Amino acid sequence: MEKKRVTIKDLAKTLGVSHSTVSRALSRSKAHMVSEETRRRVKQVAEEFSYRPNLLAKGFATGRTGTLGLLAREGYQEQAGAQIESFLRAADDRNYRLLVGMSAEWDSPTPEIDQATQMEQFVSRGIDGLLLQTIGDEGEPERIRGVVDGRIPVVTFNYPAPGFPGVVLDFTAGFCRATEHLIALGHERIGFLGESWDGSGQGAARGRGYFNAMHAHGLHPDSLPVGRYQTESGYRLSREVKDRFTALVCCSDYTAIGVCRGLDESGVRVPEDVAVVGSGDSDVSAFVTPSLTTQSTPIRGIAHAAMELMRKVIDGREVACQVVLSSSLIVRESCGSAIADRSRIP
Amino acid sequence: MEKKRVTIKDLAKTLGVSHSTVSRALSRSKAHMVSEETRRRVKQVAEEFSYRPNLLAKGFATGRTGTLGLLAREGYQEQAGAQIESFLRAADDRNYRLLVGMSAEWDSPTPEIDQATQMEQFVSRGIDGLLLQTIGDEGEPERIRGVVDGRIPVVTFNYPAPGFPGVVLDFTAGFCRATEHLIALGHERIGFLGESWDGSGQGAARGRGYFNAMHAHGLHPDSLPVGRYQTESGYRLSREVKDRFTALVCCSDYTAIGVCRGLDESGVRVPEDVAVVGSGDSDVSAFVTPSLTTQSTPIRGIAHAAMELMRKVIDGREVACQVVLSSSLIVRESCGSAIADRSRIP
DNA sequence: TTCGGTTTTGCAAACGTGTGTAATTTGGCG
DNA sequence: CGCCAAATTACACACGTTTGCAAAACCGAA
Repeated sequence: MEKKRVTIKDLAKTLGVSHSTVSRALSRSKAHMVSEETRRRVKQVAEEFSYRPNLLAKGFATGRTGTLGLLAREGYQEQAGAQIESFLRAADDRNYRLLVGMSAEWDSPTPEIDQATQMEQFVSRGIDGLLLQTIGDEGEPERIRGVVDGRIPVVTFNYPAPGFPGVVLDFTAGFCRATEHLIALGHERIGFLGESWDGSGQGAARGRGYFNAMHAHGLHPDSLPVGRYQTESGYRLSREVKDRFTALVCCSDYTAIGVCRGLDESGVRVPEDVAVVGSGDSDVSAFVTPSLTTQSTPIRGIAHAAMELMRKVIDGREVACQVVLSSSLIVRESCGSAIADRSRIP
Repeated sequence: MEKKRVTIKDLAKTLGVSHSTVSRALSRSKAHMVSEETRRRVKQVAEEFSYRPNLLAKGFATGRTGTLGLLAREGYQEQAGAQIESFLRAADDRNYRLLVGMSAEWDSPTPEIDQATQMEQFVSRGIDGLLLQTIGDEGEPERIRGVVDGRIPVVTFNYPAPGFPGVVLDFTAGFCRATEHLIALGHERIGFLGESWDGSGQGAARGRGYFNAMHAHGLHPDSLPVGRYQTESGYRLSREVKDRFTALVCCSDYTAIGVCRGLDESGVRVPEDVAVVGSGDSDVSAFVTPSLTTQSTPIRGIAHAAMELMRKVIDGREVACQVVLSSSLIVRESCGSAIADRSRIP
């Protein structure tokens, strides 16, 4: 049953030429030309036999596979899926295939080990480059170096990894701006729903933005810890908000939506009693009631920039630079600002 | 710079044995044993040199790569990302890596061609099996057969493809139940927001469920066409709903959320003036106001079932069966039922 | 015709691993 | 010690493609 696939040798046999000629005819190699005449014949027969090259063998022979590895982290943002989607499109534009993996985070006590394992898998499978959503821990750069060892280009995103080119979103600035927006509206008891800002390493960039803004205005920072960035966690935390805060900065839109719902059920009005800002500019954020003030996180922009970087690195035109993307604040109803933008995203 | 990776030949040389012995020592092949003693020595040296097998070469030699192809469709449901995520986890559990592709839909006039191209890419790259989100058009089974040609196992999901094992969600039954729920509540002018139900082939299964229910109760079916299943499309359509319907069946939660928002802005109350049901049980559906009556679509269940099927097919224990998963109706506030469930998903 | 140069083609090795077959070692027993 | 079977190992080829090098074919000019 298992019919064998057609190989260049099969073509060569029916054409009465050597398989290397066929190979050269199909891949326009500069070094040794092939006459236009034979190229035509080869192509015709290849078409006839509906020949498909064995890319596995090709990759094995040349050392390049046309495949990139994308190693994303799970559960960090609920948009993990959307992010993968963006990368798929960006890679496809450059005619790359994507080998995708997700390193477990929340159900693994040791995300670093998981990350290292997956990276080795990828490298063994012969990827041409690695798109890595970084964890941001202390030993990460060294860990990457250990696995990759300068053999394949790496482009990071999420957190910068010193020594590697990467794309980062300036969450600190974004959350600082969001917090200052609330301060400008007269709020003083502003709470943060997210990771603690005093985490070691690069973690908790969001929190630091909040903290910096509060600190700069002489206000007391206070936070409630969120687990996964999901709707339910925000809902659960809403009962602790009531008399403690007049405004909330949430680590994600979904957390914000959960909080709003919880507050609504407790008879607390948003934005009249408590103002809320989210983050992520998710698809629904403009359409919930109240519509969410939020920061745009240009997921597609990240993917695009990362692929652009990858291309440069592969071409050897770049070594280790950080592309910093910034988010913009989208003011809607949930923070009660007079300048709320009621227009929809096109 | 480009240091060469350690190969079994390197190990063989330092051990003073042949590379085939090393190969057998590392992969416990049944046929020719290797003495416990040498196996120990080989493993130790391999560890010392931190040897990593070249999986590309391995796959090339054995014909099996430990990689599955996942070909998803873009934009069909906004949950495409979440679906990919589910498949990644399911595959990881079975120790498979995933080569992921997305066949363009909404910006390509010919999704079939795109699908075929991507499938060929995957097959050429030596995947062990293909997880295919089907389009559901007439020629699809033949097209799949043409590319795959019985060489690798295929498991479909989304729409059944005759001749191939697959997982389908019984949307027709689900939407029928949802519609009947509204009918039971006394509604008669019930509209459908989604694809037309009289599409050829397997398309528009959702619509057919709606249509069947209406038809069975002697009511007149009427629909508004939705493009991508996104929030904005629902919002846009809301202005056409006002005096036309007292209840709406929406093809997705996001469409429903958009509609609700649009109606709210027009002063139409949900559920008092218009009842709305969504589909998908998305993360936010329980937390928007009003919370959405919706149908669960077990994305993780689909991924799990598909991987389970794939395993069976690879083992040769299954040929062409359809696993039908059904959705359940989750009644919340947006349809105004008395039995609305206000409890949250754990 | 012969020569030199250019274009085109064939040969063979290489990539890293698996595996069938033959060769070697081992071990037990007469 | 010698012999046979079993256990272990080595040799060599296969997988499909690319690619350096050498051989062949071609072409124009002397």
